[in-house]
Amino acid sequence: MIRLHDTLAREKRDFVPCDPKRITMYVCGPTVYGRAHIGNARPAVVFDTLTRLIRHEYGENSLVYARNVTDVDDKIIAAAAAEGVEPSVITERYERFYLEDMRALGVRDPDIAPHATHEIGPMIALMERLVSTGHAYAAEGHVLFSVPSDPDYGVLSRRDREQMIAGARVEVAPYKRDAADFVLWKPSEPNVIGWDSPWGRGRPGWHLECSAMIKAHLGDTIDIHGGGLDLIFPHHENEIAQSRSAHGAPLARYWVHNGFVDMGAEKMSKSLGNIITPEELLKSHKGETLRLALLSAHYRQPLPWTEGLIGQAKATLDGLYRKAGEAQAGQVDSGVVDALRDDLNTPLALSRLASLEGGTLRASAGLLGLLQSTATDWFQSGGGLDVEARIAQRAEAKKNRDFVAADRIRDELKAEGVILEDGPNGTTWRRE
RNA sequence: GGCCCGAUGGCGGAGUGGUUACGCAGAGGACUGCAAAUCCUUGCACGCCGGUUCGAUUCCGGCUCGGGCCUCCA
Repeated sequence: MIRLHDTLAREKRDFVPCDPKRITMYVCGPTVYGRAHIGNARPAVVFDTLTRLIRHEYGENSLVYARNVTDVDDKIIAAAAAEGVEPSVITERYERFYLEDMRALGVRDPDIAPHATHEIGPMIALMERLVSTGHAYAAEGHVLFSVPSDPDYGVLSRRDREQMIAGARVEVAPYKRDAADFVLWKPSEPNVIGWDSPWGRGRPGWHLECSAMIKAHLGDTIDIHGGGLDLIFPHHENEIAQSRSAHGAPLARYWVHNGFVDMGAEKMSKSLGNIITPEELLKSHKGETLRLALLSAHYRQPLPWTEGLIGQAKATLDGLYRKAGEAQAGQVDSGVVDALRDDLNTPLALSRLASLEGGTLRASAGLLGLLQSTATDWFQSGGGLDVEARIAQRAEAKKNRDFVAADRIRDELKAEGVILEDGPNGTTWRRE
């Protein structure tokens, strides 16, 4: 039995899927206007780990995992204008980069990757339904969701309408009937990307996309909806309002939110300008090291990102690879599974891993998406040195008790990032 | 201001009403030509003040500090 912390209930709940043969999970994916940073990678890695656990528990084909791509958005439009290219040039480029970065972190592609620009039909259908039932209205080319029409609005973020209005830091647009109403559809100028709709040519708002894509690909009610905790309000709150108002059913049965990656005391974010990207980190660290670093704290806790954290992850992985060796995946350790079942307790699972070895270790680490290469690849991949020849020279020197020459060879290789280790069965080597 | 979350050893980070995991780093030892790796041993913590209790790091209240959301945001 898996237990998950449900943001709606604010507590851990037993995970009981609606249909164990077709479990549905949706995670908010990237808006593709720039390079992802390591904080953006956290939900990708966390929910990838959850897919591995669910598939282990319920079967390889038990899960349909969707992660969307937001490929129409004002930031994309701005980026395209800045480069003088079509928005699709921007979105295709950064979606490619995103997938490359995530794959490097051992994140498997989702089963479905819906794109907002391909889902305009379902979005219009959703808006028509909301307008006809009085939950949305058209005004000056916009379509707006009527927050007062939804008595349950605010359940996820636990705030009421008055609070939202009192806390609002932006001026209320004059076409809104209520200050809390939010945009489903906005008009596009002739030179801006847009689609024809019953309310004129325009483009969708962010919140609408996810509701429409979930309905189109997964159904009225999904099992798990995930994302970063900054999405709780307004994004997920608005999704809930749209979908429940349109379909009369809850949008998701479990709401799962990950905490932030912090830089210093505050969260990493593009607007704060304190980001560090996988692209940059991958120049000097392996993706698997970064993945372990991301999994070293519980997913709901903040994770301070430091060089020390990466160094620890590397050292831990070195140790695990030594113990796994070249063994094939064997039986999964029940302690690791139990830790993951308990709201994806990856730090506890990692501590269990430290007591395993061989095939059990490899199989158990696989649940976390770790130890996916052989020990030889982990320790020796990269570079084009003929290390074996130098080891042979050094062995000859050692045989002649010429330790000065032997140590010189070892030091030279060390300078090139290769570490020699003399064991009972001869000398082995690895990269730093 | 409203809502929410956190505070554990040098660092990272679980967990528990009563011997406080585990990892990294450190110290000592074994091994080694010397190292490295490995193995053994080992020091180090539960923010503050009350309350409940035989007993609290764990439960309750208050406080302090830190963070997040309320605006795009993983």
